[in-house]
Amino acid sequence: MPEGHTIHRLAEDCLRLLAGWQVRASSPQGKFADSAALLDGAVLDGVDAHGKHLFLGFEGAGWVRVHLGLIGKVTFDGQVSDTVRLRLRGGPHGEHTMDLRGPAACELITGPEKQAVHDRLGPDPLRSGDDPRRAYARISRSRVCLAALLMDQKVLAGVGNVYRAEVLFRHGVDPYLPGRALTAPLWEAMWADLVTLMRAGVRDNRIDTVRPEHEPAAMGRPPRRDDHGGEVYVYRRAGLPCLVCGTEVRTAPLAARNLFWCPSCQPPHI
DNA sequence: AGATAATGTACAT
DNA sequence: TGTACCTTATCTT
Repeated sequence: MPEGHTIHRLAEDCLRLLAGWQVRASSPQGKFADSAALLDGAVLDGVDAHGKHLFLGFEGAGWVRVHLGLIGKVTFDGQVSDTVRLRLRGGPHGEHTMDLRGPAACELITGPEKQAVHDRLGPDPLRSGDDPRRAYARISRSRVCLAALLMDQKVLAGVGNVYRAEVLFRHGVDPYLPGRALTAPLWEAMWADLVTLMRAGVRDNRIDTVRPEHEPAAMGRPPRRDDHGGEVYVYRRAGLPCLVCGTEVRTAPLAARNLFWCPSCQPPHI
Protein backbone atom coordinates (compact mmCIF):
# COMPACT_ATOMS: atom_id res chain seq x y z
CA MET A 1 0.00 0.00 0.00
CA PRO A 2 2.60 2.46 -1.03
CA GLU A 3 1.89 6.18 -0.80
CA GLY A 4 3.98 8.52 1.33
CA HIS A 5 2.13 7.76 4.57
CA THR A 6 3.06 4.07 4.25
CA ILE A 7 6.73 4.89 3.89
CA HIS A 8 6.83 7.31 6.84
CA ARG A 9 5.00 4.74 8.95
CA LEU A 10 7.58 2.12 7.97
CA ALA A 11 10.38 4.47 8.96
CA GLU A 12 8.75 4.89 12.38
CA ASP A 13 8.28 1.14 12.77
CA CYS A 14 11.88 0.37 11.80
CA LEU A 15 13.14 3.02 14.21
CA ARG A 16 11.04 1.63 17.06
CA LEU A 17 11.66 -2.08 16.48
CA LEU A 18 15.13 -2.33 14.97
CA ALA A 19 17.19 0.83 15.41
CA GLY A 20 19.99 0.92 17.96
CA TRP A 21 20.92 -2.75 17.71
CA GLN A 22 22.98 -4.99 15.50
CA VAL A 23 20.89 -6.65 12.81
CA ARG A 24 21.16 -9.93 10.99
CA ALA A 25 20.61 -9.16 7.31
CA SER A 26 19.79 -11.68 4.61
CA SER A 27 18.15 -11.94 1.21
CA PRO A 28 16.22 -15.23 0.99
CA GLN A 29 15.08 -14.34 -2.53
CA GLY A 30 18.71 -13.67 -3.52
CA LYS A 31 18.68 -10.38 -5.42
CA PHE A 32 20.13 -8.38 -2.52
CA ALA A 33 22.40 -11.12 -1.17
CA ASP A 34 25.76 -9.40 -1.72
CA SER A 35 24.68 -6.18 -0.01
CA ALA A 36 22.89 -8.05 2.77
CA ALA A 37 26.18 -9.80 3.56
CA LEU A 38 27.85 -6.38 3.92
CA LEU A 39 25.13 -5.19 6.32
CA ASP A 40 24.97 -8.34 8.43
CA GLY A 41 26.09 -7.50 11.97
CA ALA A 42 25.97 -3.71 11.49
CA VAL A 43 23.98 -1.45 13.81
CA LEU A 44 20.90 0.16 12.28
CA ASP A 45 21.56 3.72 13.40
CA GLY A 46 19.18 5.93 11.43
CA VAL A 47 16.00 5.98 9.41
CA ASP A 48 14.63 8.60 7.04
CA ALA A 49 11.73 8.95 4.61
CA HIS A 50 11.15 11.39 1.78
CA GLY A 51 8.10 10.93 -0.40
CA LYS A 52 7.96 7.25 -1.32
CA HIS A 53 11.65 6.58 -0.56
CA LEU A 54 12.65 4.86 2.68
CA PHE A 55 16.24 5.10 3.91
CA LEU A 56 17.75 2.77 6.48
CA GLY A 57 21.15 3.87 7.81
CA PHE A 58 23.76 1.31 8.88
CA GLU A 59 26.73 2.31 10.96
CA GLY A 60 29.81 2.26 8.79
CA ALA A 61 28.02 0.69 5.80
CA GLY A 62 25.92 3.50 4.30
CA TRP A 63 22.22 3.62 3.54
CA VAL A 64 19.73 1.18 2.07
CA ARG A 65 17.28 2.98 -0.20
CA VAL A 66 13.96 1.18 -0.54
CA HIS A 67 11.21 2.09 -3.00
CA LEU A 68 8.16 -0.16 -2.85
CA GLY A 69 6.92 0.66 -6.35
CA LEU A 70 3.39 -0.50 -7.08
CA ILE A 71 3.49 -3.88 -5.44
CA GLY A 72 6.26 -3.85 -2.84
CA LYS A 73 5.35 -4.70 0.74
CA VAL A 74 6.93 -4.81 4.17
CA THR A 75 5.74 -7.10 6.93
CA PHE A 76 6.93 -7.56 10.49
CA ASP A 77 5.26 -10.91 11.11
CA GLY A 78 8.32 -13.10 10.49
CA GLN A 79 6.46 -15.63 8.30
CA VAL A 80 8.97 -17.78 6.45
CA SER A 81 8.97 -17.03 2.73
CA ASP A 82 11.39 -17.31 -0.19
CA THR A 83 10.14 -14.17 -1.98
CA VAL A 84 11.76 -11.90 0.63
CA ARG A 85 14.27 -9.49 -0.94
CA LEU A 86 15.60 -8.20 2.37
CA ARG A 87 15.14 -9.66 5.84
CA LEU A 88 16.38 -7.76 8.88
CA ARG A 89 16.29 -9.45 12.26
CA GLY A 90 17.10 -7.36 15.31
CA GLY A 91 15.87 -5.73 18.50
CA PRO A 92 17.21 -6.23 22.04
CA HIS A 93 16.90 -10.01 21.82
CA GLY A 94 16.75 -10.38 18.04
CA GLU A 95 13.01 -10.90 18.29
CA HIS A 96 11.89 -8.51 15.54
CA THR A 97 11.87 -9.34 11.84
CA MET A 98 11.31 -7.01 8.92
CA ASP A 99 10.60 -8.66 5.55
CA LEU A 100 10.66 -6.69 2.30
CA ARG A 101 8.99 -8.22 -0.77
CA GLY A 102 8.67 -7.04 -4.37
CA PRO A 103 10.28 -3.59 -4.10
CA ALA A 104 10.98 -1.51 -7.19
CA ALA A 105 14.30 -0.56 -5.57
CA CYS A 106 16.45 -1.92 -2.76
CA GLU A 107 20.02 -0.75 -2.98
CA LEU A 108 22.98 0.09 -0.77
CA ILE A 109 24.07 3.70 -1.36
CA THR A 110 26.41 6.35 0.10
CA GLY A 111 25.47 9.54 1.96
CA PRO A 112 26.02 11.72 -1.13
CA GLU A 113 23.90 9.35 -3.24
CA LYS A 114 21.14 9.66 -0.63
CA GLN A 115 21.43 13.45 -0.84
CA ALA A 116 21.05 13.28 -4.62
CA VAL A 117 17.70 11.53 -4.13
CA HIS A 118 16.51 14.30 -1.77
CA ASP A 119 17.66 16.89 -4.32
CA ARG A 120 15.47 15.52 -7.08
CA LEU A 121 12.32 15.25 -4.92
CA GLY A 122 9.84 18.03 -4.23
CA PRO A 123 8.62 19.03 -0.75
CA ASP A 124 6.87 16.30 1.26
CA PRO A 125 3.80 17.17 3.38
CA LEU A 126 5.08 14.66 5.95
CA ARG A 127 8.52 16.27 6.35
CA SER A 128 8.03 19.08 8.84
CA GLY A 129 9.78 22.17 7.58
CA ASP A 130 9.31 21.35 3.89
CA ASP A 131 8.14 24.43 2.01
CA PRO A 132 4.92 24.22 -0.04
CA ARG A 133 5.98 27.32 -1.99
CA ARG A 134 8.67 25.23 -3.71
CA ALA A 135 5.87 23.11 -5.16
CA TYR A 136 3.75 26.15 -6.01
CA ALA A 137 6.62 27.75 -7.90
CA ARG A 138 6.48 24.82 -10.34
CA ILE A 139 2.71 24.36 -10.38
CA SER A 140 2.01 28.02 -11.10
CA ARG A 141 4.36 27.99 -14.09
CA SER A 142 2.97 24.82 -15.66
CA ARG A 143 0.34 24.23 -18.33
CA VAL A 144 0.13 20.58 -17.24
CA CYS A 145 -3.09 19.69 -15.39
CA LEU A 146 -3.15 19.49 -11.60
CA ALA A 147 -3.98 15.78 -11.49
CA ALA A 148 -0.67 15.08 -13.26
CA LEU A 149 1.35 17.65 -11.28
CA LEU A 150 0.21 16.27 -7.92
CA MET A 151 1.66 12.87 -8.86
CA ASP A 152 4.95 14.31 -10.13
CA GLN A 153 7.46 13.56 -7.37
CA LYS A 154 9.76 16.38 -8.51
CA VAL A 155 6.91 18.81 -7.81
CA LEU A 156 5.48 17.24 -4.65
CA ALA A 157 6.77 14.10 -2.91
CA GLY A 158 4.61 11.42 -1.32
CA VAL A 159 1.22 11.96 -2.95
CA GLY A 160 -0.03 9.00 -5.02
CA ASN A 161 -3.19 8.05 -6.85
CA VAL A 162 -5.45 7.98 -3.76
CA TYR A 163 -4.38 11.26 -2.15
CA ARG A 164 -4.39 13.12 -5.48
CA ALA A 165 -7.99 12.12 -6.23
CA GLU A 166 -9.14 12.79 -2.68
CA VAL A 167 -7.46 16.17 -2.16
CA LEU A 168 -8.83 17.42 -5.49
CA PHE A 169 -12.31 16.29 -4.44
CA ARG A 170 -12.09 17.81 -0.96
CA HIS A 171 -11.29 21.20 -2.49
CA GLY A 172 -13.80 20.97 -5.33
CA VAL A 173 -11.02 21.27 -7.90
CA ASP A 174 -11.32 20.06 -11.50
CA PRO A 175 -8.52 17.51 -12.05
CA TYR A 176 -7.96 18.97 -15.52
CA LEU A 177 -7.32 22.51 -14.23
CA PRO A 178 -3.95 23.67 -15.57
CA GLY A 179 -1.37 24.22 -12.82
CA ARG A 180 -0.92 27.87 -13.78
CA ALA A 181 -4.64 28.50 -13.03
CA LEU A 182 -4.36 27.38 -9.38
CA THR A 183 -4.40 30.34 -6.98
CA ALA A 184 -1.85 30.58 -4.17
CA PRO A 185 -4.47 30.55 -1.37
CA LEU A 186 -6.10 27.43 -2.80
CA TRP A 187 -2.71 25.70 -3.01
CA GLU A 188 -1.94 26.66 0.62
CA ALA A 189 -5.26 25.11 1.65
CA MET A 190 -4.62 21.92 -0.33
CA TRP A 191 -1.13 21.55 1.18
CA ALA A 192 -2.46 22.08 4.72
CA ASP A 193 -5.12 19.46 4.04
CA LEU A 194 -2.50 16.99 2.76
CA VAL A 195 -0.45 17.52 5.92
CA THR A 196 -3.49 16.66 8.05
CA LEU A 197 -4.68 13.72 5.92
CA MET A 198 -1.26 12.15 5.52
CA ARG A 199 -0.36 12.49 9.22
CA ALA A 200 -3.60 10.66 10.01
CA GLY A 201 -2.57 8.11 7.35
CA VAL A 202 0.74 7.46 9.16
CA ARG A 203 -1.05 7.14 12.51
CA ASP A 204 -3.76 4.75 11.24
CA ASN A 205 -1.70 3.04 8.52
CA ARG A 206 -4.47 3.57 5.96
CA ILE A 207 -6.07 6.38 3.98
CA ASP A 208 -9.26 7.96 5.31
CA THR A 209 -10.46 11.18 3.71
CA VAL A 210 -14.21 11.33 4.35
CA ARG A 211 -15.37 14.08 6.72
CA PRO A 212 -17.58 12.92 9.62
CA GLU A 213 -20.69 14.58 8.14
CA HIS A 214 -20.34 12.50 4.96
CA GLU A 215 -19.67 9.15 6.63
CA PRO A 216 -22.20 6.61 5.36
CA ALA A 217 -23.71 6.33 8.87
CA ALA A 218 -24.29 10.10 9.01
CA MET A 219 -25.86 9.98 5.54
CA GLY A 220 -28.23 7.14 6.40
CA ARG A 221 -26.34 4.63 4.23
CA PRO A 222 -24.96 1.27 5.27
CA PRO A 223 -21.33 1.39 6.48
CA ARG A 224 -18.78 0.81 3.73
CA ARG A 225 -15.05 0.18 3.59
CA ASP A 226 -13.19 0.31 0.32
CA ASP A 227 -10.66 -2.31 -0.79
CA HIS A 228 -7.66 -0.83 0.98
CA GLY A 229 -9.41 -0.51 4.32
CA GLY A 230 -10.09 3.23 4.52
CA GLU A 231 -13.00 5.51 3.73
CA VAL A 232 -12.69 7.69 0.62
CA TYR A 233 -14.88 9.97 -1.52
CA VAL A 234 -13.98 9.04 -5.10
CA TYR A 235 -10.96 6.72 -5.38
CA ARG A 236 -12.08 3.45 -7.07
CA ARG A 237 -15.74 4.49 -6.77
CA ALA A 238 -16.40 4.86 -10.53
CA GLY A 239 -20.12 4.55 -11.33
CA LEU A 240 -21.15 4.79 -7.65
CA PRO A 241 -23.02 7.86 -6.35
CA CYS A 242 -20.92 10.71 -4.99
CA LEU A 243 -21.11 10.67 -1.18
CA VAL A 244 -21.95 14.41 -1.19
CA CYS A 245 -24.26 15.03 -4.19
CA GLY A 246 -25.20 11.60 -5.57
CA THR A 247 -23.80 12.19 -9.07
CA GLU A 248 -22.04 9.17 -10.59
CA VAL A 249 -18.31 9.24 -9.91
CA ARG A 250 -16.33 9.29 -13.15
CA THR A 251 -13.02 7.70 -14.08
CA ALA A 252 -10.48 8.23 -16.86
CA PRO A 253 -6.85 7.29 -17.36
CA LEU A 254 -4.50 10.19 -16.65
CA ALA A 255 -0.70 10.00 -16.61
CA ALA A 256 -0.88 6.17 -16.81
CA ARG A 257 -3.14 5.92 -13.75
CA ASN A 258 -6.87 5.77 -13.24
CA LEU A 259 -8.20 9.13 -12.13
CA PHE A 260 -11.52 9.42 -10.24
CA TRP A 261 -13.63 12.53 -9.71
CA CYS A 262 -17.17 13.85 -9.26
CA PRO A 263 -18.15 16.00 -12.27
CA SER A 264 -20.59 18.13 -10.26
CA CYS A 265 -18.57 18.67 -7.06
CA GLN A 266 -15.49 19.31 -9.25
CA PRO A 267 -16.98 21.20 -12.22
CA PRO A 268 -14.86 21.75 -15.34
CA HIS A 269 -12.96 25.05 -15.40
CA ILE A 270 -14.34 27.62 -17.95
C1' DA B 1 2.48 12.15 -24.00
C1' DG B 2 2.24 7.30 -24.50
C1' DA B 3 3.77 2.54 -24.17
C1' DT B 4 6.33 -0.94 -21.63
C1' DA B 5 8.77 -3.46 -18.15
C1' DA B 6 9.60 -4.77 -13.56
C1' DT B 7 8.20 -6.89 -9.14
C1' DG B 8 4.22 -10.10 -5.70
C1' DT B 9 -0.38 -10.67 -4.28
C1' DA B 10 -5.39 -10.88 -4.26
C1' DC B 11 -9.42 -11.28 -6.29
C1' DA B 12 -12.44 -12.33 -10.44
C1' DT B 13 -13.68 -15.52 -14.02
C1' DT C 1 -6.00 -18.10 -16.03
C1' DG C 2 -6.46 -13.28 -16.23
C1' DT C 3 -6.23 -8.72 -14.49
C1' DA C 4 -5.81 -4.88 -11.41
C1' DC C 5 -2.86 -2.51 -8.48
C1' DC C 6 -1.70 3.12 -3.20
C1' DT C 7 4.95 3.32 -8.88
C1' DT C 8 8.38 4.96 -11.76
C1' DA C 9 12.54 4.45 -14.93
C1' DT C 10 13.23 4.09 -19.57
C1' DC C 11 12.20 3.84 -23.92
C1' DT C 12 9.84 5.84 -28.35
C1' DT C 13 6.61 9.46 -30.59
